[in-house]
Amino acid sequence: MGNKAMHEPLISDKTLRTFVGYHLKRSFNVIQSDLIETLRPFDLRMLTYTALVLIVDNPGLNQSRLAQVMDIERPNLVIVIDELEERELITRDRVPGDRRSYALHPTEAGLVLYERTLEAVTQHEKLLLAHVEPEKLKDLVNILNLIESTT
Amino acid sequence: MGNKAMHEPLISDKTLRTFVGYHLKRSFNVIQSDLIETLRPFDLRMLTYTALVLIVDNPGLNQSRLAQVMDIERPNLVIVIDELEERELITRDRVPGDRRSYALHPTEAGLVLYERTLEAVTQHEKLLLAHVEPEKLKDLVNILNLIESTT
DNA sequence: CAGTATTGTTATGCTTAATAATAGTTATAG
DNA sequence: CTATAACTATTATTAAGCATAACAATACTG
Repeated sequence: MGNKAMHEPLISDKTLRTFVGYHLKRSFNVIQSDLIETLRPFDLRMLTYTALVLIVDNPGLNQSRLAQVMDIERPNLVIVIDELEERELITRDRVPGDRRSYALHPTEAGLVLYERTLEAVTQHEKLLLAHVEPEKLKDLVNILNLIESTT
Repeated sequence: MGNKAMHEPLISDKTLRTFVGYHLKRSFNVIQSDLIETLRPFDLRMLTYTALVLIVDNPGLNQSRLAQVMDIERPNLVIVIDELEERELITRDRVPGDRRSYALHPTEAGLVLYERTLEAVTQHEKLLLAHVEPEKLKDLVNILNLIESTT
């Protein structure tokens, strides 16, 4: 950013500040930027990371269910799963009961990467939010859950 | 073949739930979906709406400053401004002092649309968050401001 | 069995957002 | 004053994220 100590007129976003959504977006951007940087060394994007975590936590789930939880459309998940499979972090296993779907499982490498990234992401978020009291973060999450439960 | 359509296994996102950013994203998605629907009748996208509001609130500002406040790159703002100008909601006025930049001003139509959308967006968000106590929303905004001020 | 639903996939388009390169203009150093 | 740097807006290009339509293979239902 250009730190020009000139006398440029201040831009007011007071109207937008009346919207909760605006505040949500701006603070999410802060966390998202940090997360992207945190994941970069592992060559993971937010989507691929999210998918990996969910597959490790729920081994054997199929793509439809995963897309549902990730709140994205099935077609968009395909390339994410393609990437994880190509990197041999997960496997697409045919399930005997239903030859349409694949059961997704993490590989050993996938589990290792999961552990490493979990550590890194946890640490980075903790550091990023170190100046906010833990009690407030708990309140924050509770209120966000209220909002999320709107749907 | 009897009991295949019982209850599908629940997918757990407990690991992701340990991240504040995950909660932020999910609740923002709820509000964003509502906002997109709210803006649709006015034929405005989030970006064009944001730009319109900022131009009305800060008449005469130029594109560089606007891009800065909107946290996007100048080139990406160009098409947004193009669209607003084509729809005659704003004008690009040459400024005598500096022939490089444009001063952005809302037109009468722009002001009218601003008022109408502001009303609609405000009402929709109020309705969407009606089940959350106003006191909690105030707390929420305060905590979000803390997080945003991280940068 | 016929018809329908589901799973994964391909193709396609839209929105958001970043970078590189460029023309015109202004500011500054020598 | 002139050469150089910096700034403003723009064009072109690229990529991520997300949506819909259409399809083949498979499973389910009446």
